[in-house]
Amino acid sequence: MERFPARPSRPETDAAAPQRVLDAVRHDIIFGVLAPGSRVTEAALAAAYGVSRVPVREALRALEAEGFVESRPYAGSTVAAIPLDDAEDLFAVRGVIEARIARRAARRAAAQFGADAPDAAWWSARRALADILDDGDRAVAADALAELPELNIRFHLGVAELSGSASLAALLRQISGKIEWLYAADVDHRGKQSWGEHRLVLAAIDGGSETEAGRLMAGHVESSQRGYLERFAAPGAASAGPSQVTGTGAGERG
Amino acid sequence: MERFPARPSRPETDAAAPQRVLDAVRHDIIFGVLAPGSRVTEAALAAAYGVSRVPVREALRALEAEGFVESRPYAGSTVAAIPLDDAEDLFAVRGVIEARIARRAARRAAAQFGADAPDAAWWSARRALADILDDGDRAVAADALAELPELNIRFHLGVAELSGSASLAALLRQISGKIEWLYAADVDHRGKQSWGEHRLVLAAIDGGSETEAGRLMAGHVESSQRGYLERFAAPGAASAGPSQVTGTGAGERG
DNA sequence: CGACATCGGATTGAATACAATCGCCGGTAC
DNA sequence: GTACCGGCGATTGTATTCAATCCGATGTCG
Repeated sequence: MERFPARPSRPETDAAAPQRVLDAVRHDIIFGVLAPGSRVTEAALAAAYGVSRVPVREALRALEAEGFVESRPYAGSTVAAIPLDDAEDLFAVRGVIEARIARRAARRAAAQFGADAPDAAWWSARRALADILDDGDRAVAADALAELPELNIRFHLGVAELSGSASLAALLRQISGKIEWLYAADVDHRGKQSWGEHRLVLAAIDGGSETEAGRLMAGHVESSQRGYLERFAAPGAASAGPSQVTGTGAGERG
Repeated sequence: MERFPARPSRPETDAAAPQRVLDAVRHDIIFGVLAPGSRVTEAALAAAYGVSRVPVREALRALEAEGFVESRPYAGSTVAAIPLDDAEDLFAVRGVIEARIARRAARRAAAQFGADAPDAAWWSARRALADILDDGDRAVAADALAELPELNIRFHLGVAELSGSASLAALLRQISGKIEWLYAADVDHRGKQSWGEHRLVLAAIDGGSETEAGRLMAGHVESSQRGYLERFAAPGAASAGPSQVTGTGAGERG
């Protein structure tokens, strides 16, 4: 029966190999399995994941673009330092991105609930968010806080998908890794409270109120930032006021 | 004299080949040599730049991460569409990044001018900025506006270097390509006026005033955005007020 | 005449092989 | 004892080769 050419759903040449290596190595960096400063050799990764050096190279290059490793020609790659000094900047930029995402998501939600023909992709993303919230609640109840960083990122990226803005989603994805890095370092301190705020944000989005969704999301990011700075006592910066997220409003000196 | 093994200053294995291909292809996309929707094959690029497909692959993957091409497994890469619909989001995020960069640059400038031991790297970057400004003025005087997009990006990345924040510089670099894409589409409309604002921003940075530098830079980005929206009549969004850059402040409805 | 299954060229993805470079260790001269 | 220099192992960077997949042309059947 050559009519059905036995197309295997899992091809032998795994086109997703670079992505798998990328995710795995990034995970190991975020959770401290690979300490900052560690040397990361292509051959070791290739052996560890059962692939050739070619996909490993692509993954390392992507990690370099994301700021997780630093590479020099012929000198190899090393794990970068945790961006503690840049935490304030990262939170500020993230605040703007996420607030805009929340506003757009609320707008699209209002359109969805009012429309006759439902958007299948939208509803799928919305349902995934509900599952993520439930998983996170279970993890909080079971004190399995180690699961929260990944769920946190998945929640925020899920909202970005809901917003329908590819550019905002891409921007968030580009800094989400570092956010997760910081989040993992603070999860035992503020993880539970922070997770509880997610449900409020999603409710506002479902309610279709752009302003409310944007404000709640901005507040969520701000409280994360505040808790983080409390914890790690950021050196240079004065304490950030409520509007400091923008970086343009409040002045420190003339 | 085998003591000196005839080390050629230009090694045969060019470690910078991927970067060169990346820059060249990105340039061609930004300036319309490669139209959106065009197919980009690895073999063609490899032949055009005299390298193998391996560095071309890495460059294409980087371009995909930057949002200039879209790739699907075994289906190749095509030039992405100009992100017109996302221009407002890009400008908003850029505004926050650049304002923070300007504030940090001003702080560091004040420290530099007051310090005894000058930082060679800082002064090198500062001198490069002066040259960029002069080149841009010459281009404006000669009506060679086609040179402005690249000079514009180099100016803003130069300020980022001056700021000393690697994270902010990386974030700006990640969206600078799309900014340049939009800039190139608008350069004949606002290029001259926009360029003139750069000198004011740099003067404020040299003056060491964080607030002033941040405000001027934010205004510079906002006027770019406003001019751009005037030109292309962005469809969905209401006109952005002065503080709309943040995305959190002004509300559209309750 | 139109629609569909099938086949072939073209292109991508990964593995392997080879050349070039860097860091380190030992030797040597001072 | 110390500083410098030459060689060697380890690692990166690229080219080449082969397998897997997708898109368009072609033939055939209804």
